[in-house]
Amino acid sequence: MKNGPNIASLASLLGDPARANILAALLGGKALTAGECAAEAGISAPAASGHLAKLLNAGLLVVLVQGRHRYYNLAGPDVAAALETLMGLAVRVGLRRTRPGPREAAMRKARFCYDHLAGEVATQVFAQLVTNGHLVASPQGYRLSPLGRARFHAEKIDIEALESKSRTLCRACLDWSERQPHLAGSLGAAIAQVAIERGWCRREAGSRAVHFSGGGERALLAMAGPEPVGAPETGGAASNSSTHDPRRA
Amino acid sequence: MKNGPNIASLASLLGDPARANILAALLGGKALTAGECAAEAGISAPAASGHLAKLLNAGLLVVLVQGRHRYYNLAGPDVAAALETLMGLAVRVGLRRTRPGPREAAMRKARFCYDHLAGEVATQVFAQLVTNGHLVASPQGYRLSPLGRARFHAEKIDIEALESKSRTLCRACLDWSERQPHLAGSLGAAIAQVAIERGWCRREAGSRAVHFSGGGERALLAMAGPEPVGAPETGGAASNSSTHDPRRA
DNA sequence: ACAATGCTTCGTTCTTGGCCGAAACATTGC
DNA sequence: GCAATGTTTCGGCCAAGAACGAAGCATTGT
Repeated sequence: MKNGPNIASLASLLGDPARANILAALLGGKALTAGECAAEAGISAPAASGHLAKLLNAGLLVVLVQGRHRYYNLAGPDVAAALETLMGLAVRVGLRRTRPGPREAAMRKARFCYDHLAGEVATQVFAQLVTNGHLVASPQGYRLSPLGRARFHAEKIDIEALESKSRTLCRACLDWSERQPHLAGSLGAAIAQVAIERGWCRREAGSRAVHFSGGGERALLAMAGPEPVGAPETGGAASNSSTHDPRRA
Repeated sequence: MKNGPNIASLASLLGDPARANILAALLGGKALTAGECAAEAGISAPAASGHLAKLLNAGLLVVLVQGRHRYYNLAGPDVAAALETLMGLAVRVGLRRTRPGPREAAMRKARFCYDHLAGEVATQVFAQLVTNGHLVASPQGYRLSPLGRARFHAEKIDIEALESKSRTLCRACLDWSERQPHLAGSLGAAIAQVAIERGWCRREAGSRAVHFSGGGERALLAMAGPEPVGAPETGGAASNSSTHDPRRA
C-alpha cells in the first residue's frame, strides 16, 4: 500500500548515536580506518565493525582496503548533503550534542563538508560568486558563466578537467549554520583544495573545523571577486562582514 | 567532546517505521487528526498518540486543537525539505518501501511536497521560470526578478502579500525523483494553490499524488512562460481567499 | 444528564538491536 | 615461520522502546 522511498530504514541507520558519530566524523572528508571510527564513536572495535558493515551494506559508505587497514569514507556527495540537511534541521529544532562551545564558533566560521568548504566564509564566497556573475542560475540549477570560467582560469583552476568527470560542477548546498547556500560540487571541492594547498587555511586536527588566516580569508574572497588580484578595493565588494561582533575568542 | 548538531536523536525519531509513515503522510501538506495518522501508519491509536507526542516534543510537528480533534501537521517547510532530502538519498541507495508500482509513476509525475508541487511537472516549471528570466540567482539563493514579478502579477498572484510574510519567497528544493530543483517557498506554495483552485490538477484522495489534466499542465507551464497567454481567464475567485488554512504562517 | 466519540496515559509484554569478550581471520614485520 | 597488529565473526547479555489492552479525560450531541 505504501509507496515511495523507504525513509525509515535509512533514518534508522542514521539514528544510532554510534553510527551518527562515525558519519559525522567522515563528514570531514578524510577516510578513516575501522579503528579510528571506533575511537570517534567511543565504542569497541567489534561494535564499530558491525556498524560499518551496516552502513556499507546500505550504500552510505565505501571502503578502500589497503593491507590490513580498511579505509572507510562516505559513498558520495549526496550522502554528505543529506547529513548536512539533517544537521540543519537539528539546529532548527534545537537539538545539539552539547552546549555551543568554543569549537562550535570555529565550526560556524569555516569547516569541511565532505570535500568542500562550509560555514560563514563559504557562504560569503558563494554570495560573491553570484554577485560578480561567475555563477548564474540555469534550469538545472547553478551554472558557471563564461565570466566565471575565465576567472577560475586565471586562478589556475582547470575547469575543463572538472567538467570531464561525471560529477556536477556546481551545486548549491544549504549551509546548516548560516542558512544560506554555499558551493558544493566538483568546483566547490577544487576551491577547498586550492585553499588548503595555498596555505589560506588549515584543518584542525581531528575535526571538521577549518582555521583561516586573515590574509587567507581575504585571498579566498578575492578569488570569488570580480577581478584577479591587485584590483583596488573601493569598498563596494567588501560586503558586510566588517560589522561583525568582536566577541570572538 | 563532540559538538555540532545532534543528528542521531533526530534521525532516530525518523527511523521508526510508524513515525516515518506519519511524516510521509503529512508531507502531503494536509493536517491529519491523530486517528488518521494511526490509520496511515497502520498502528493503534495509543501507539500513534505516543509517536505524535514525541514528534511534537521534538519540534517536528505542530498541533491545532479543534474540539475533540487534534490536527497534526509538519512544523514547517524545513521539516518537509529535510524529509524530501532523505527520500532522495533513499532512492539513490536503492531503498524503497515497495517495488515501483503504478502509484509511484503518478508520484514521479506530480505530487505535493508539504505545500508546493514536486515531480516532473514542477521541475519543468522551475526550469521555465529560470529560462525565461523570472527567477535569477542572487547571493542569498534564488530571487524573483522584476520580469517575474510582473509575470505573476499578470496571473493575479499577489507577490507583495507573500513578501510581507517572514517566509522565504523563493527557494530551490532538490526533487528526489527528478534530481533537479523545483520551486519551494511561499511562491511555490502560492503556485500550487493556484493550480488547484483553477482546476489544473486535482489531488488523489489519501495520497500526495497530483493528477494534471492535459490542459492544466499546459496552463501551468504557460504561467511560467515568457508572456501572459491570451486564453480566457478562468474567471471567478481570482484572489486567494485564506478561508481555511490548517497551516500556520 | 447521559451516551458516544476522539484522544491520551498507564501498565505490561515482548521484540529488536546494541554492546562486549573471546576467538577466528588477514596482513605485516622480524 | 612466528609474533604483532588490525579487523571481523560469534555468542550471550542487557536495555531501550514499540505494541497492545484497559482505563481515564475531554468534548460533542441528544
